[in-house]
Amino acid sequence: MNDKTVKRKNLSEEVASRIKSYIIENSLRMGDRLPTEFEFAELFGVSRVIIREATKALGFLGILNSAPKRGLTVGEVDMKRVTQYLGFHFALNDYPREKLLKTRMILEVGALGEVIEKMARDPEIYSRFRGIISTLETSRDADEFIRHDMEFHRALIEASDIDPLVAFNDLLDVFFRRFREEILEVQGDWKVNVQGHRNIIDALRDGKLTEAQELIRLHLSNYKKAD
Amino acid sequence: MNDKTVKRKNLSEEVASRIKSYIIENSLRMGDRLPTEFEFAELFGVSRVIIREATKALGFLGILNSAPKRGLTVGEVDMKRVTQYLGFHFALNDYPREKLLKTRMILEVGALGEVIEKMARDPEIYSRFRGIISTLETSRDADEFIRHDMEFHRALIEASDIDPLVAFNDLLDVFFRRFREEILEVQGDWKVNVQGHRNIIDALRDGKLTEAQELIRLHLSNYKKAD
DNA sequence: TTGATAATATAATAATACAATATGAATGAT
DNA sequence: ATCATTCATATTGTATTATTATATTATCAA
Repeated sequence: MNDKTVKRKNLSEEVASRIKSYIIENSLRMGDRLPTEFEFAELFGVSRVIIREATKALGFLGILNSAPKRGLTVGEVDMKRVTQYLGFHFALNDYPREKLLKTRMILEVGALGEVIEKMARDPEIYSRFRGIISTLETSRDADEFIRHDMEFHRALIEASDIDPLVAFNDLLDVFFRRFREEILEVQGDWKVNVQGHRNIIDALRDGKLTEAQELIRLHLSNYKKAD
Repeated sequence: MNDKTVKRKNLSEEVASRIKSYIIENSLRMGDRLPTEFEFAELFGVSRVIIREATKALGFLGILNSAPKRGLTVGEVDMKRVTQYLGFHFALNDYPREKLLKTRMILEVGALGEVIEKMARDPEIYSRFRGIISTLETSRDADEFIRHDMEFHRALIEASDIDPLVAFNDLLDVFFRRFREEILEVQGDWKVNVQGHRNIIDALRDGKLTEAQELIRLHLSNYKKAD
């Protein structure tokens, strides 16, 4: 983390950074104990209030937990926490959807190259996709359909086995949930796109990379409509 | 945000929730002013410390900003925040270099499609790249070379004008700096690759997308060696 | 008008005190 | 000896108060 060089406004952010560094440098894992608030205060030479502000902020992100007597412990870093907040964020400001869409296309199109290899070696992957698609078909309402659609796209990235991509994709999904909802409001008939999903994975199964990539592009460009 | 029903451990989380609600209910937009810390303290009937912990945490997430005299204001979406968090995530779970490399390839290869369009419309971009490459050539030592190499790759992504990609790329750069240093230790002659850069941007200028993509793949796969 | 300067509002930090609570040890009952 | 209970203690949680830093606004002089 090259956070040190960057200008930092206030102490608590600085401290939060240092606490993160502390975790990394001591290679603490989830559940491990950190120094107490008081010890941190002494270690960094700041008041306990500042330590609290920092730990609170980190706590919000799930980076650490705190409890009386137990003290501070390293939390589980998961995307859900952050996406929850981002979701709020994005409710306030609308980020240019076109850029998000392009980002997503790049990720998915890029992932396909890996997915196609993995699928060739492991037929199980194909049937997993079939499973998800069948849940798409049997969805009772739009909300359920959206959930399964998101699941499908996540599975696609996951199948590439490149976890940084998965993490990034999870973040983007926050935006896309909104898009999906908007789209469905407009186009009413939400089941229309099931075949599109099937075409993609069939192309992958048959080793037709460029075709699959083209299909994904087409599929994703549906989100463009609601302008 | 249906946060109200959920069990909440401590006051500051509760307060943070209420502040979020406040923003929504008054439909505040980015840059709008919130009550002062003191007013919030009175409004919610808690101490100012609690308000601070909450606002700090929200500030940390970019949901609001604070400055003396100006007070609290609603923040704007900042991809940097997101990636900062992701960066921590990556640091904790040390992803194998191979996956990071693949991620990077996907980003850059994907970005090229946009870059090529932008370049066709704006010749200035090409000469900017030429400038960076010439600094590569005149680098005096390995460290300087690395800096300019990173600059080149960043400029490549930046030229796509897709900021989420840029943010994500910056994040990966932390790791790649390490890679680069390792590589250079091994291969000694660090100026060897300048022509590779030139080929890439020339291909882009000539509108040869697939060729440029192939060149990038080749270029990046240099990092694979130091296994 | 312009530029500097002072006043003021507000966040930033600190010190301190006490309350609440989970943990683990000590105690006691069976 | 084993299990449950109690209790002391460490640590976070909350509150109060004071001081400092800083950005905005108002004032005044050139």
